[in-house]
Amino acid sequence: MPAAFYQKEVKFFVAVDCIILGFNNKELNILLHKRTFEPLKGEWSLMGGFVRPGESVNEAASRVLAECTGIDNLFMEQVGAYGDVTRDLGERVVSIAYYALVKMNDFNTDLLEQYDAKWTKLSDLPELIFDHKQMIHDTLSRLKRKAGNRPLGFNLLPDKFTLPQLQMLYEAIYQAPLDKRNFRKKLHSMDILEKLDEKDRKGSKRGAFYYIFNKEKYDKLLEDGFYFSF
Amino acid sequence: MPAAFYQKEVKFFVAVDCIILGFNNKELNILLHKRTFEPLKGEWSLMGGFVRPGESVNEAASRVLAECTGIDNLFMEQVGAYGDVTRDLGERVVSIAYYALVKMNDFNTDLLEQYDAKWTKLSDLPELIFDHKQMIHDTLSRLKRKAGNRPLGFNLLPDKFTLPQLQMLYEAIYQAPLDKRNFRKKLHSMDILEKLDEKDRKGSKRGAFYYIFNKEKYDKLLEDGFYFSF
DNA sequence: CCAAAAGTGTTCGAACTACACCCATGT
DNA sequence: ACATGGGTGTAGTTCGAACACTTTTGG
Repeated sequence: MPAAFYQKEVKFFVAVDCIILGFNNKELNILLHKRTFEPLKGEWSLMGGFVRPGESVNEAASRVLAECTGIDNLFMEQVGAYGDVTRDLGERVVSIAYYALVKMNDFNTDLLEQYDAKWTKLSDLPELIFDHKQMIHDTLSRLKRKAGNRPLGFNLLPDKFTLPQLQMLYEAIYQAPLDKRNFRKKLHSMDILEKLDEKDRKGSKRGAFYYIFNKEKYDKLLEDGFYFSF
Repeated sequence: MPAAFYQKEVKFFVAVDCIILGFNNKELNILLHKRTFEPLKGEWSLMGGFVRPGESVNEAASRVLAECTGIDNLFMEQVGAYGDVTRDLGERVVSIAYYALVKMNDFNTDLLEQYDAKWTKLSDLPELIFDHKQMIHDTLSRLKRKAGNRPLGFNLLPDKFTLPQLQMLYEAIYQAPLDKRNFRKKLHSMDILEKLDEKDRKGSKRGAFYYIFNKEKYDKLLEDGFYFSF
């Protein structure tokens, strides 16, 4: 039992909300679910939960992510704290938003049902409770910026991916078309991908070669002052 | 009195910590003070305070900033939430860090004494309590990035400043020397400064012309798709 | 044989880097 | 007259933007 140093101060509920992003079919998707308790039970909401006494705020976010994706150690980053007095219609809650990037393929569909959760295209967002839309907006700004400086994108693709896929991903993130030749030129010059012999024939008759992201190479380049940039 | 929706959840203390930055004599400075209560009373600490029931987290940060600088509406931005279980040695406290940029000149020195506060060169930081050094580190990363995309720097200079001053500021932020001619070429091409007739003769015999930042011009350029960049 | 997507180089202009000398003035 | 910091332009290079045709193959 810790000493009661701050006796005269007031305490608040602290929650985490998770912006879980995936990529499929040329579009970014987000995992939403129907809220399971009052107020606004049944409304669309981000995945979230209250921080518990024994866990850090980061750990709370990891826990919520693991619970509703079935995957540990997802790529995850804090977006920020949301602390308006009346942001939660129930009681006062300060919420810390986190975003996570997941590979939509290796996804446990049982869990989706269990949580009444659904992947939704970002272009097709329903009304969301509280300030959840703001959180998503802030996340997308952040993602746009960071995806240009760090190889985050690979967290959204299967381990084996094709260059057309990768390009579509960046186009989805930036909400802008990219030039195919320039895109590939830049990638090749970075030399962080490994080409496989295998082809993906789902997308076209000709088929596109699979690539994998070579993290060792990337880390080595970083040490030499290389800077990833898109 | 709001309904008790979240009765079974646990509450936490929520605090704000402010990284108050100024610029003087070629260096970034930070406002630190000696903590006024236990635990670690008398140790060096960021300016901070607990969030109160009637105010948002942002408002708490504004309040703390106004209290210890005597200035309202400072430039201020959230850095992030710090939520490790044992980050505060007293009790469990989740803290939201904010940084603020102030003009060190128009500064109320009485308030400094009142709060036992002192401007400290960033190159000369003492030991700080809890995770405050981490907060400062995160702030400086953020400042490096944002100062290159937004005209934040002007918040750290007097309204009238000279180009050598401005360059020294950027050199302090980036911790790297800049080329004088390239720096000025870029500035002139952006066309967001206004040259005054007056000179500052403190820095040299010849004197350097004063400039002011023209916010109207800057805003107009933004509308036309202009992008500030250093 | 044709539709549909994959793959491949070059040219042009803009932006960044490096770099050295003269100017104004207080002492 | 000299020391000190303020002010100015050019040339070379790199980087990003624009752009069109050939290849493969399933139907």
